[in-house]
Amino acid sequence: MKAAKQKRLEAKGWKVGSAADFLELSEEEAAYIELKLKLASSLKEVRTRRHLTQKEFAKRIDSSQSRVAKMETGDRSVSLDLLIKSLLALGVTNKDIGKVITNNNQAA
Amino acid sequence: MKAAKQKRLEAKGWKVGSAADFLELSEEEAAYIELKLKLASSLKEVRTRRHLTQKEFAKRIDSSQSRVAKMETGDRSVSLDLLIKSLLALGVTNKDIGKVITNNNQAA
DNA sequence: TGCGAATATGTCAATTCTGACATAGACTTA
DNA sequence: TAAGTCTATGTCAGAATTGACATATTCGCA
Repeated sequence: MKAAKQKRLEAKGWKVGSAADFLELSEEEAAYIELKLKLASSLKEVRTRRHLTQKEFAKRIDSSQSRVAKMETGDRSVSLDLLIKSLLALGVTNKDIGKVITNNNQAA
Repeated sequence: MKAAKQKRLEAKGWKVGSAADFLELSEEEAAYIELKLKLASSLKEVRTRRHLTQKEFAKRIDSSQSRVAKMETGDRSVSLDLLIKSLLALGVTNKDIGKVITNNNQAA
């Protein structure tokens, strides 16, 4: 596991104190976190591309600015369900979501 | 929306009484349900390919047979989170999950 | 620098999800 | 038919997620 990847995983709620701590993550946990972060950054990218503030977007999906912020940072308290429903609300298709998950990099 | 697709959506908790009822689903809701059903059938396929019963698989992921059954039928009460974590537990990679979501058909 | 807009963080009550249990149904085999 | 195995369905207490609010931090710009 590379340092670059570790850095990407240091999102809110997933911060790690050391490489040793980090390595305690199972393959499965790491994959889950990676997936969440991919969707999170994708959401942020699509939202900004639409020229929407978090507040504006929150209103559109009947949520709050703070929750949108948590979504985009991949906070522990947000589910994949919420992330995916939010992407769908922005008009992103299942196909595109699949691509986001499949790609090793990121972006929608 | 084709009849074949409607039939696929008639999973537990999402049954529809008529085409009219069905059409009340927004694009967004339909996409969400489709996505869930893709993951659900994929899970069932991978599990059976591994020659595991629902009970055996449930034990492996610290869950119960009944919840696994609900996962595989795309029950309302199961989240995408649980479906995806379950797939990861079976060794399915993020890349494969992305493919499942992207494909118009199904299977992992 | 300072100000306002945007984003991030912490908390919590209400809603939703989860594992577990009971039980029903489907299927096979004796 | 009966019994055994597997899967499906209904229910519920406990756990996790959610929107909302307060507040902090960051960012852009005059």
